[in-house]
Amino acid sequence: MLAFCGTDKCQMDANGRVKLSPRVLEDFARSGSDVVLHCLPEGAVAVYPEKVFEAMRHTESNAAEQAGKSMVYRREQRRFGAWSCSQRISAQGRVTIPPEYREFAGLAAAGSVVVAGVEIGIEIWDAARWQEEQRKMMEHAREKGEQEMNDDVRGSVPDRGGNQK
Amino acid sequence: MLAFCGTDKCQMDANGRVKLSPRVLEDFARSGSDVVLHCLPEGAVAVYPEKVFEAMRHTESNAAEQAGKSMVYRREQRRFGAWSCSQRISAQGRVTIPPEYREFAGLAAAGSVVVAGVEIGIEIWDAARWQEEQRKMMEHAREKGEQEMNDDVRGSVPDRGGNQK
DNA sequence: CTTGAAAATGGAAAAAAATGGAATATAATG
DNA sequence: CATTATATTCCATTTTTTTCCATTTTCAAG
Repeated sequence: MLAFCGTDKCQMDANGRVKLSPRVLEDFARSGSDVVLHCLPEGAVAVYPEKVFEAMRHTESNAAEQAGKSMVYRREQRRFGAWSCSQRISAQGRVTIPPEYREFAGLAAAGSVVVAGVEIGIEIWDAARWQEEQRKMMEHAREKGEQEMNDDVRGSVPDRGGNQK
Repeated sequence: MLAFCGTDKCQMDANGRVKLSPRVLEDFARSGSDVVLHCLPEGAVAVYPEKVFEAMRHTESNAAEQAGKSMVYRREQRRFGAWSCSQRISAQGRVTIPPEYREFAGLAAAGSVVVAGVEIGIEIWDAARWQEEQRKMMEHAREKGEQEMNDDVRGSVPDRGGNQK
């Protein structure tokens, strides 16, 4: 059975709580209901199982020393620190999006949101932004495909997987 | 559970006292409530557990010898020395920002401030400055992402993992 | 020294917000 | 059409935040 796939339209209540669909809840139940909310630069809120997030951001042991020396390093810590937080999925199957995160992702209070599965977790999108993102994704894939076709004609990419038999 | 993460909007009273959120207080309780306030070049006040600050500073054992030789080193010591001070979080969960630090960070007396988690501690920001910093961080991440997308279309990135940097 | 004023500190009460849970409505299924 | 499952709304409770006040400390002048 595929984990964290498909898209749902859910309602977010006035307090920023999103009730997740049973299918998603099942996936989270399998990986432990401790999750991490993280704001992506794309403008959406991702929800990952804690283990997944840890794997994503293996923090270094000498973090303090690095932070004392480097502004770039501090910015990285700041982006991940400020825009990530732990949470547990409630007994009612809800996650609460903090007000700052809601604003970041352009999620209107008490509105409809899109919950999209991303294989390792889910993402919560504003409907309009999701549509735009979808367009970008598909366009990118198409462009890449065109490029690949052209390369194939010219024979400049001998091993792209499955082009020759 | 992640330590020192998330962002809060807090109120600073007329005496420069900031009440920290329960989540942040819990993180500090875990690391001892002795903290160090430090003004960052970015224009904000950082609050680190004392141990973290020590790890940040006590990297060199021959500080005195270095100071005798290098002006750069002395300036570094001066910056950290003059703009760092110890404090203990009060029983009510408050930290008091000294007037000079407030001025440095552009924190208006009795105004709203942003408390941002940075993984190893927290930072206290003026709201406007925080917004600007946030814009910088996200803009940077987005630009990097765009570059990555373009490379991907051209097929110049055969390996998805760790190709950049 | 002693006294008074100003500021800093600690604490508590009131107000606001978040949380948990249940009841009701809606949709899907057989 | 009946039944089950899912989604939505609402309300009571708890938690958190804010505001205010009393006490202590500090500093300066008499």
